[in-house]
This record gives sequence, C-alpha cells and structure tokens, in this order.
Amino acid sequence: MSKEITSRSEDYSKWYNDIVRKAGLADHSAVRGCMVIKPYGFAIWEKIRDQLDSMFKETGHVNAYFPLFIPKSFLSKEAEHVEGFAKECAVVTHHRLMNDPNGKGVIVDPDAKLEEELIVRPTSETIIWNTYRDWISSYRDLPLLINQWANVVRWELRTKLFMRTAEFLWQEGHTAHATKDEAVQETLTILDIYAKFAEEYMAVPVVKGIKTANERFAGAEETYTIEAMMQDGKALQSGTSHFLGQNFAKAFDVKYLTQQNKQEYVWATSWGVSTRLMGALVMAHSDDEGLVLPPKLAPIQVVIIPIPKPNEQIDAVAEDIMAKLKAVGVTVKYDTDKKKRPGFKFADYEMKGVPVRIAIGKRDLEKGVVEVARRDTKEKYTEPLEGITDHIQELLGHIQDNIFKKAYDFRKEHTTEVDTWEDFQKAIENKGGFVAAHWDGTTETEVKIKELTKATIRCIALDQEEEAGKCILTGKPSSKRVLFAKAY
RNA sequence: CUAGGCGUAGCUUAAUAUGGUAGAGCACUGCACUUGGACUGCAGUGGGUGUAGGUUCGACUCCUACCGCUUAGACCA
Repeated sequence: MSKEITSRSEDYSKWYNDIVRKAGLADHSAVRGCMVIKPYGFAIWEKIRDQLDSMFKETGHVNAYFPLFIPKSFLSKEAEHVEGFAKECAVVTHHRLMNDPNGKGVIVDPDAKLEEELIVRPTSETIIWNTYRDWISSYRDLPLLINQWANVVRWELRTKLFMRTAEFLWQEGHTAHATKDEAVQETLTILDIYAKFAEEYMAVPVVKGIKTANERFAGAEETYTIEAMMQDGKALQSGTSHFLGQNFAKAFDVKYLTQQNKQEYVWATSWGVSTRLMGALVMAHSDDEGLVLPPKLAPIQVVIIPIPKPNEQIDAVAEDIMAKLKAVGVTVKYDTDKKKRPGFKFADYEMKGVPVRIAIGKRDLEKGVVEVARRDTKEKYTEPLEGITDHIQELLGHIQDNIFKKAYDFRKEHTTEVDTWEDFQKAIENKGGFVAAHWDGTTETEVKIKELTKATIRCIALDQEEEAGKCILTGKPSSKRVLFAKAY
C-alpha cells in the first residue's frame, strides 16, 4: 500500500490533500477547479446536511428550489452586491451546439446566441428577491422563511479541495420580515444554529462574531460569522449570516401592506454554510494517520473486524453486537472481506476516521472479550462482551467530547492578547492563531495591518467585553478588542 | 489574474546536463501459501511520456503555445 500520508509538520497543505484523497473524500475532476465528491465524502456531507436541515425546520424554515441561472440584468440591481461577485461569474451565452463543419467534434452554434446572457448563480439573492416580489403583498405573508440546498459557482482562480472550489454545494437561507428587529433576530437565530452545529456535531469550537465593514458580505448591512481555528493556527470562516436591511427589497421593489394599510419595504436576511465545512472537519481534527471524525458525523461509527477472518463463531458474535448497536442508533459495519488482512483493514479504517473499531478473534472469544480501539486517542483495550453495547454507546459520547475538547484547548492555547504593535507582529508571525487586539475601527487601519502582516480581522466577538485601549497600529482609542488571524 | 515549481502506468517514480526508440516498486488479475497491525512466493495485465505543433534520420529528453496541478500573492466563502 502506498497510502502513507505526509505529516502535518512536514507540509500542512500536502497533508491536507493527502487526507482528502486517501480517505476517499474527493478527487480532482476533469474540470478546472471543480471536484468530484466521492461516496465516503458525500456520506459525511449528507450527515451535515440532514442535521442542519432538521435544525432549520425546527425553527420554522422550509425548503424550496430556485433556478441555477440568473438573468444578467438581475445582478446589476444591487450595486454593492454585483461588485462583490462580478469578477467570478460563469456566464452562459449560447444555447446550442452544432457539428463543426471543418472537422470533427462540436462547436458552439453562433446562431444560438442568447438575447440576455445568463449567470450561473454565485448566490441567489437576486433571483430569489425577484421572486419574493410576487409572493409578498401583505404583512400576512411574512415572515417568509425559505432555505435551499444547491450548488453555486464562483470562478475561483486558486482552489483547494473543499476549502475553495469553483463549484460547491451549500445551503442558502433567504428570509423576509416585517420589521428590522425581527430580521436581526433571524440572523442571530441562524448564527446560533450554526454555532451549535459546529460545536455539538462537528466538534469544532467557534467564535460567534460580527464582520468589519471591510469583510462584510456584498450587499449586507451586517454580517455575522462563526470563525473556527485549524490545526495550523489559521482561521476559517465556517458560516455566515447576513442582515441585509432593505437593500434587496428596494432593489427588487418588495413591499408589503402593514396592518395600518401602509406600503413598507420588507427586511431581509440571508445565510449559508457550504462544503467548506468538510475542509474544516478535516483540518480541525485529523492527524498524521488519517481522518478523525466526530462520531455524530461519521458515516460508519463502529467497524467490526474479524481476526483473522470471518468464521461462523465470529460472525454470530459480530452480528449480535451489530444488531444491538443498530437498535440503539449506532451505525456499524462488519467487514467480512476475506481478501484483506486485519492489519490492512486497521490502517484503512483509521485513514477513514472511523471512531471505534472492534476486533474479534478466537482468543478473545475464549475469554468472552473483544478488542476495542478508539481512533481519536489510538487507545486499545479488551472489553467484556457482556455489556458491550452500553460501553460502545458511552465511548462514542466520550470520543465526541474529547475531540471537541482537544480542538477547544488548541484554540485556547493559540489565542493571544496583545497590546503593542511589536507583540502583535510576533504573535501573528511566530505563534499564529487568534490575536485579540485593539483596533481603531477604520477600514484604512485594517487594510494596512493586512498589508503588513497578512492578518485580517476575523470578527468582533459577540461576547467581547468592553475595555478601553489603544489601537495597536495607530494608537487611537478603542473600546474593545477584535480578533485578528491569518485566514483561509 | 501575477510569479515560481511540477506534469512519465491508478499511485510513487527511473531514463532528461550528454536526443538513440520507456524500466521498476505499490495497486490490479490468477494460483499457491499465510493470517492478532499495511503477508509472502510465482505468473500476468497495464504506459509511449498532460495536449497540439515545431526542430531532427530519430524527441520523455530541445523549442513554442495551450491545459492542468501545486506553492506564494491579488481576490473571495
């Protein structure tokens, strides 16, 4: 097997690429910047999707689907919005192919030019708000709480599997409200869902915060974010929730009649997380042996491996364990492949990040035990068959907690408070991670700091306490610290 | 998009300074033998060197263009 993985210390980027490929998550495709998500990778995405989907539904959202194509004219209706995406749009100009009269193959039929070009959606605000105009006429139609699961295209020039690809999968929620307060509340509700999902399911601790004007979504009044930290100390924006004000309502003329019979523009939000979460999952937990998955998102939570190969006696025990685990909602796989040796299977499931492995051999059965191994700590021990179901269930919980704690401790160690420019530079350069520092609140300073250090303001944490201080660069007064980091 | 680096079998790679007509390991197939951490042996399958041109008697090797990957920027989720 040539499955070895480049170590993190040797080359973090290469390590990441190795994990993604060798754990069977995704491959490069024939199309530049686009990936093929493989079955195992997609199974994880499905877990992410299903969980989030149920959380959205619990909070009153419903799913719908809007077109992949957006008329070019729509994008120009909200000036800031179009500016944010103009440089990375795929444009459909024709609708027909024909045989090449000069030879083999096909060419674009020049007679099939579209009257109005279509943009492959980079995000759907415009097409959705154009639709909402028809759906909203009265306060009785509000709030409108819609989400869609879709693919979008942003013509990225520099790509990395899951982290940034030209096409990616995501969910985008688009809501309309009667009042500003309600819309702001919506963005915060979603932010909480994202944070809860990240921490409780992905086991990735996140900072909830507000983006600076400079980092804000094009067309938003306010952008809220959850920021995670990867093992190389870089920050990863893992989800965003935008308060859009009345910008899109005005651009698309979406008004409603109030109870007082007055015409008002509606208030909007939009929010999304993407397959980038897959990248976060890999980068937050995995090690040099492969993927490490939190049990709650693992497509296979427990794998049972017969030693050295299946036989009637082992099968019977394995099937019994499987049935009991399945009954309590644990996903189990019994690997009966006779061609592969146990050692190979051990390595393979470690590569794939399966949280728990149970090995059953003749010697174990004579003693009424099995061997249990956990992926996160690499611990291995024997456990009586009696009560194995409860033990495994409990263990999965411990693993979930332990993975989170490990990531939490890492973030804690890599969060530094500094008060001088010199310390700031040192922290960013040598230690990495989040650096909490005072900032004078201007975009100019923010941009300057980025030029000098590559660090950007990830967010102003929602729970950041007020504290008088001086901007690390300009010395101007500041009322609270913001989080800086180098980011993906 | 800019600047480097790299493209030889599914993967890792040899042959490239000095052009001479692609060789191996892993994977894969078959058989045998094994089996408590990526077995072993034997026998096979598989590439014409990212693509298109050019130079040459002859190109993996030299030249040009393009494509892709990658690293670092600019931009962005």
